[in-house]
Amino acid sequence: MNLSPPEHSMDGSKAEHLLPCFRRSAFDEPLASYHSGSIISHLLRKTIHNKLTSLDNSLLYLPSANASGFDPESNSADDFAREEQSCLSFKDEDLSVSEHLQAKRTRVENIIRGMAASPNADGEAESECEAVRCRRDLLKENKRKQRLPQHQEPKTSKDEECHKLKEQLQSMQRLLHQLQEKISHVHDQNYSESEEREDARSEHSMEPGGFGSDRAMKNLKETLKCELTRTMSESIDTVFKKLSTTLLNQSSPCHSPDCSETEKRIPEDSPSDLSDSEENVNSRHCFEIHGPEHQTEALSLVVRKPSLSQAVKRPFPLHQTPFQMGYSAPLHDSQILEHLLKYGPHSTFCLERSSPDSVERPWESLAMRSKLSSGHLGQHQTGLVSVDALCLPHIKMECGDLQSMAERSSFMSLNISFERLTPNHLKKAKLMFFYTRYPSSNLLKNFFPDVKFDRCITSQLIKWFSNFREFYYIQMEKFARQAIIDGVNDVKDVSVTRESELFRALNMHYNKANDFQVPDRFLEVAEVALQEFFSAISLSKDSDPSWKKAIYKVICKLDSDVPEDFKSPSYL
DNA sequence: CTCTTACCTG
DNA sequence: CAGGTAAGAG
Repeated sequence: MNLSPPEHSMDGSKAEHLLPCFRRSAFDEPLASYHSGSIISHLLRKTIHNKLTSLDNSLLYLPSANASGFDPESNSADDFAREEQSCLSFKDEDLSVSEHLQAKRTRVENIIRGMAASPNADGEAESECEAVRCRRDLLKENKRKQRLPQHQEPKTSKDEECHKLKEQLQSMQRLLHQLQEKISHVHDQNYSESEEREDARSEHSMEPGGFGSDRAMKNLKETLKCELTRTMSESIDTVFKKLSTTLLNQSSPCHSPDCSETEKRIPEDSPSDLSDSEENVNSRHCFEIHGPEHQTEALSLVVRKPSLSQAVKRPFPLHQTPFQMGYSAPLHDSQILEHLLKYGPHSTFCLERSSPDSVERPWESLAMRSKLSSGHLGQHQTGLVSVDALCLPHIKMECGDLQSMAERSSFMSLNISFERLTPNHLKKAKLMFFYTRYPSSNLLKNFFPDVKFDRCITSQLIKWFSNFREFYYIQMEKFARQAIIDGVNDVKDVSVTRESELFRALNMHYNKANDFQVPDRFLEVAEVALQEFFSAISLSKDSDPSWKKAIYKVICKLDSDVPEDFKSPSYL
């Protein structure tokens, strides 16, 4: 591919020539009116807060692998972290129980102090946050201006803007580092705390009053909750601000012949100079575009459902501007988010990191990508990760951080699921099928309280059950015919037990892990269904094209209530 | 006419 | 399992 080597400097003039066609039409309009990620961060804020609140006791679970994945060396001098570390680094082995407790209490108090007085010690969390807020206001102001004749915006202002945004992001990253440090420590606290309680229990001597450390712990948790929530949402806000600013700053037309071949990259940051810091150079690999198709698919992000397949099947020539076809009306945040959630993080023109250079990437120290994204997270599908689905190359780096945040959120059992249906939902639906073959949409709503039901989600769920039934009846017919072939004459000889092959087939389909005790009722209904098929086929009713409908009518009356347990969002 | 659903396909 | 389609209900 014709990718510019990452070494190229990203000075302003150059940046302006990068991928003009991409820059234009694709995102300008929709994102110009996009409110800086407000919806995502809002949702996040809400969701995270809820989750945190409901997970009071397990919130701070953070396996030590996580903590060890954090490399303070790779980060620019994080005094706070170091200070904390030195303060907390002594080992417990030699301490007697009471010494141990005392020491721990001290540590907890230390942390609380550190957080309350916040970062004057280390530097700047507080003032940074203030700065972020200021920036936010300033940005709003600038965005208003830029929405008008954009090209008239003085370049220096843009540069400054970008530079400051850059700084903000770095600040947020530092904050996250710090936060993570704190959480890691708290986890250690909790961990040894529980160990200790185990010991204490065996010795039949719970610590009286606990030195008020329980209270301290609680306070700490609260503080951490707030901090985490705030930090994450601020980071996200920042990223989105940056995104929209960047897009606004890029307004050159798409008709340049350049866009077809040579320069298929877009500037990582806004088109301005951000000084050739190492980070700038290193992060460039994130912004490669592989071809026109990607852009076409990008459309799917913001145009409603039908456009996805359309766009994929009928890529537009680059010099045309297909992207605008859906933009007659301003898009709502919710539409975009909905699309993200629906099609998931990798549904669009996501660019793979194809960096050949093995230069370290500072922002990844936070992400702890290798550990988190491979092992522990596995199948986790957090809606938050869908931020990645934006797949706007120039925010890829930030996406990495967002993603890592999301990952760690799942890691911490926050399990942010947003509104889309996850594999767990599917699994749950399958188990529910053992009770109900024809669930009403109301029933579904009741039993999937963690799902935000809109038309798409509802029909998807209904579609699932429709598919379940399809498989179910296919099996019924198959085994009924088999019984007839096997010479069974009487309907009464047709039965379904847990040993039946029919049951095994069904169980394999709906309960693959076989970790669910299928209710007897399901067997009874299955038997009725099988007998219905048997009779109908025996009587040659199957010559009627709609012969199955009578059977469906019988079966749909045999639904039973789904146990209340299924209503729990965390079922499974 | 819109919305739902059964059926078919990949 | 999801997408597409066509028939049917309201």
